[in-house]
Amino acid sequence: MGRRSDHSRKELEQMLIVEGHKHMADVGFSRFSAREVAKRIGYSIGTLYNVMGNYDQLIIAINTRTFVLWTDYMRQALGSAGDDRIRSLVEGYFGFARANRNAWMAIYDHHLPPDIRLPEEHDALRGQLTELVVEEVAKVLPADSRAQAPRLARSLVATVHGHCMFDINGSFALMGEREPVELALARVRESLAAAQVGAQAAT
Amino acid sequence: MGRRSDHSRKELEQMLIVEGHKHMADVGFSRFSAREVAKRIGYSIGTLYNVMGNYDQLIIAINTRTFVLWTDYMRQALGSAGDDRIRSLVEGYFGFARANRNAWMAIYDHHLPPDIRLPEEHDALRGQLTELVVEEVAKVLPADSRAQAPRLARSLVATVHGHCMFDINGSFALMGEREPVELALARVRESLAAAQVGAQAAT
DNA sequence: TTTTATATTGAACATCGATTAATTCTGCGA
DNA sequence: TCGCAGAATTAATCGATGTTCAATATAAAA
Repeated sequence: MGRRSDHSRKELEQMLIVEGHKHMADVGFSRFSAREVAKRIGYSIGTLYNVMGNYDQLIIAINTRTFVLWTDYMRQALGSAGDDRIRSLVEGYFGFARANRNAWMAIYDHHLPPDIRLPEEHDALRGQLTELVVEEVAKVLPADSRAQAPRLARSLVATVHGHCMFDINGSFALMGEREPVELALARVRESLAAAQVGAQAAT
Repeated sequence: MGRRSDHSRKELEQMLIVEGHKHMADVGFSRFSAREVAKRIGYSIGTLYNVMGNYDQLIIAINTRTFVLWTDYMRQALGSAGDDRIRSLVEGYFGFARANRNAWMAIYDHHLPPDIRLPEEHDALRGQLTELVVEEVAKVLPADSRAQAPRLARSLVATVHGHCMFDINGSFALMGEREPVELALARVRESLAAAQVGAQAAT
């Protein structure tokens, strides 16, 4: 077979994704270039398209990698956490986004055509972040209302996400808000407290 | 002076913004084209650049228009609201985003270079949406804690925004969440309730 | 060695944002 | 009425994008 270097197809794909992720972190979604990614690993643009299929699939793979790194980051934050695991989750969410602005924003900058869905494998990998939150929310809820954990957890992720978004895109800074993390954490605490007394009252 | 049609500079700018907004609503941020906007009003691309300056300023103007339409939409929702004005706000937020997906998303898809700020005029126009929420939040808070209204309102906007974002980009649908509006409203209610009893307790 | 299969290339294409020289038009003063 | 300064507009140009695909190069099989 006509390979010039000794990389298997899978290895080549990994190199493209890893280097593509770095390129995304460097220049951001709007200045991202598939040509540049190919150049960075010493291959031509044609090879990139043969391996990745098209632009969307390259971006999807890069963004899924961001999710994986993000999930690892949050797990580590939980691992070295004290009692206040909820705070660790919120700080982990913000911490990763702030430390990886371009890559993090690319997740939400990229929209695939409405008729195309995420490959299931990517869904599963990305979903682990939410699953992690569901687990922690379940721990905090009274035993008899743990069934609500998934729905509440998704809602709290959305809450934190909104705050994180406004932090990253400068909206909060513009409005003079200087502690977005504490703000988000306050909202999360209120909702968790409500879920706790709500369950108590229903007993 | 050498104008071929009878539109003043200001009129031309308005035409570009209005038609640009329609084009954005039609094709979305990623497929948006300044050339196409110029073509749609029967002018050349050069004229567009002479009037608007550059691409970013065109997008900024279009997005500010989206904010203005959004604010009007919310005011109308409040105008025809019953007692539950908080619900009207949340439903208005989602309602506009859902009815104007492309234009709404373009607001958050567009990032201007970090060294360039939004012109003050645009800041003011866009800020009215938040001001509207601040007013309503203040109404619901006890008199002695109204000073916290701006900060709490911004936080609640972020909360709703996160839910709306997950609704629009399909995350909620993917996770099986079918009533994002109710979910967001529940979070807002909990935080408002907490602020109310919090003030009561401090009395 | 010859054949075959496949990995890889990079020029070609249409389109994009951005710039600018050249052209066209218009209102005003002489 | 005429001429012209200057504003308005265009068309051509540039470098770059995603994408395609015939041509090429290479390693394994025959």
